Amino acid sequence: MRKRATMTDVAALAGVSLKTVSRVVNGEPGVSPDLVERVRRAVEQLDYRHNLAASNLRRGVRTQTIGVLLHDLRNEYAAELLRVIDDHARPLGVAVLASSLDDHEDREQVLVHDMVTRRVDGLVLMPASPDQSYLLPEVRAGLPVVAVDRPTAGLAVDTVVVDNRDGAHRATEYLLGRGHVRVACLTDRGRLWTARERLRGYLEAITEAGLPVDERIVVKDLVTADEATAATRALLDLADPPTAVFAGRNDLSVGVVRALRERALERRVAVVGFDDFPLADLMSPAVTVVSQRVTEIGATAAQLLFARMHGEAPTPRTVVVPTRLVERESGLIPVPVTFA
Amino acid sequence: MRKRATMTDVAALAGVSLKTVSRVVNGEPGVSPDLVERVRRAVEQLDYRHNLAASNLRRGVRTQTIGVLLHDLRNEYAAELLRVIDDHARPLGVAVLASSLDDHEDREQVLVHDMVTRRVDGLVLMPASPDQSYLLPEVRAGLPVVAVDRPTAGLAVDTVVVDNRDGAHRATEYLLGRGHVRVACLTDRGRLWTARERLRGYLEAITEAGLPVDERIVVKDLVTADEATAATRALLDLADPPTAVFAGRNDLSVGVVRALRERALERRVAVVGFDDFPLADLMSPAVTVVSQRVTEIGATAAQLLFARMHGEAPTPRTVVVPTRLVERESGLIPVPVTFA
DNA sequence: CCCGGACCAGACAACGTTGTCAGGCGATGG
DNA sequence: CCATCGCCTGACAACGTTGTCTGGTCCGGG
Repeated sequence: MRKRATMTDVAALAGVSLKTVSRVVNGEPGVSPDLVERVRRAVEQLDYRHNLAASNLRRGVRTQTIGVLLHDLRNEYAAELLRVIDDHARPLGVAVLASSLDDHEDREQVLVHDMVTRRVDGLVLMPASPDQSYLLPEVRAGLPVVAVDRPTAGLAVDTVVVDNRDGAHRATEYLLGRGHVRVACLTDRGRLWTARERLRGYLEAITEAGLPVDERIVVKDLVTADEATAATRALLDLADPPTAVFAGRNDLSVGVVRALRERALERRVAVVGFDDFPLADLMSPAVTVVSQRVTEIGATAAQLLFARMHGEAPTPRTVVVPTRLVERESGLIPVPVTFA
Repeated sequence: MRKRATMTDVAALAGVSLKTVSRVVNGEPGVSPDLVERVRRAVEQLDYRHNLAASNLRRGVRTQTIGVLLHDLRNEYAAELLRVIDDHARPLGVAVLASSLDDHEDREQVLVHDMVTRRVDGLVLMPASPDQSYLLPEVRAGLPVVAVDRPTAGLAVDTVVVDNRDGAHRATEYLLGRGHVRVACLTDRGRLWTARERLRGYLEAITEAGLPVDERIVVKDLVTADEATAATRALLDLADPPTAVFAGRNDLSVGVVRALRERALERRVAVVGFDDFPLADLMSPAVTVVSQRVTEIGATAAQLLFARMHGEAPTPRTVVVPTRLVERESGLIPVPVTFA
């Protein structure tokens, strides 16, 4: 396990100066063919590999690296975002440092700090904490930042989100339009912007329909699919259970379906979920969802980021990517006729 | 967009020497309290951030970064691996550079080269090309490499795989044991080791059962779920269609189920898939699979890698993580009685 | 009063690379 | 035959940091 050869080693072996090696390695013109050849051979012989860090340091150039900090890389939504961003970065010679925040406030600050320490050229962040003003010095120092999925607070940066309120509104309206009057709502932690917006969309739709809001069928702060399953069981145990459920996140939808299955009610209670998920169309009944165009979100985030990294510095922009209501079977389940 | 402050700037503002700033920043002892305070204030005022690259360069220490190159980060299996590896790396102060190879041979070499250029301290690789001997110089130069999912060829490194042959053998045997005599097999590209091994397991089981191998129901080189769907349609169109299917990868299983659904045969044809997938248990019928313990694979890979990064240099080890046959409904579907 | 030691601060070189500039050499033209 | 030019090549400094080593100050003890 020897140390890696440096340009100095190559120069010594080739019998040329350090600088000549540098020129050959960087493909600069003005080196005579036989010297090029000698250097090439020495490089080969020593297995010399260019050191990007040292090169970037001297050049005063950026690191050709961006950071991508998302909620959970194992989650389908985050994984897709990462993949798309990487696909945009690679052709530009930019590598991606990725990590998961688990919506943990401290982790956000720690990891962002680590990224800054590594002098990433840009950052894609799914904000986990309620305040990003700690980023102000970095942004002022020229760090391009793009927020995805949720906006930042306390600091304006480029942002790519969907209209969560509108999507939830439409989902709820869809169920109400099919005759349901008892529509339950399950959402994520209230400190998350997306959860709050989706809840708002639901409440607006209910209110606009002239229906009362029944707090017993509005369940908040659900983190895992299992919690959604448990919550659904409780809903079904009510004296007047809901006839339809709006699930505010893809794994919550899964949790709901699981609970309905347990009681063989999956064709008796209507479900519309927020976020599509793989195989939603293959379940029986297939699950109706409000779908986010994840690929488009990722591509947009990448474009905004690279534009800024390439020197464009407009005032922060917010892009709202439209959602689509994907009609499948679970949303079509009617209100049971066996009713008082 | 000013340039970031350096230690020199901080030193100037604090009225101390560069080295004193270095000491304070690194928490070294032996600086008088009031100087520490002055430096702290200057750091604050200038938003100074430590430059890890420069620090590492000088220290001759590694970059505190590892590379993770997998097939496709959006794939559930790869995403989970990445997540687990990151969870192991973070507490050690190590960041993860991740990218997708798409099983593209050139991309493997290009991306590995890029990682070397960035002087990663270690590499987790899902080999995409048939020969990794190009890695020899890097390994000799002390780069720890761990192969996951598939072994390397032309170069021995630490490896974490499952017994694909055995898993496929058991899956096939399971179907044969339930009376099926026409069991189809769908597999990935033959140049992939996993695909070859799984095919081998299938063929062995068929042969051991004294059955003939019918090439018409052994379909190879399937890359996408759609291709599996098309292949399944063709199988069903045969004069003597299979009564059971062994699908050699998780999205191929999905493709098979989709085709069966189209013809309302999902409860008439048995299915066992290789690799579990989310919601496999929620489909109807729930899909029986050979499951890999992905978390364990990732954790093992991380452990092997970090052991080597910390100086252990035993001869390359191969860890075979066991698979489990997860019995669900689709594997229990019996041979139709309406039979000649 | 002076010496020794403890303690603290800074000068300098070096990590591996590249930009700048000066110099050597052969060829060309007057 | 010499001045000039162009083409190569290399010496040197610098990127931002840290290890080493030197030197200064202050204190207590002899």
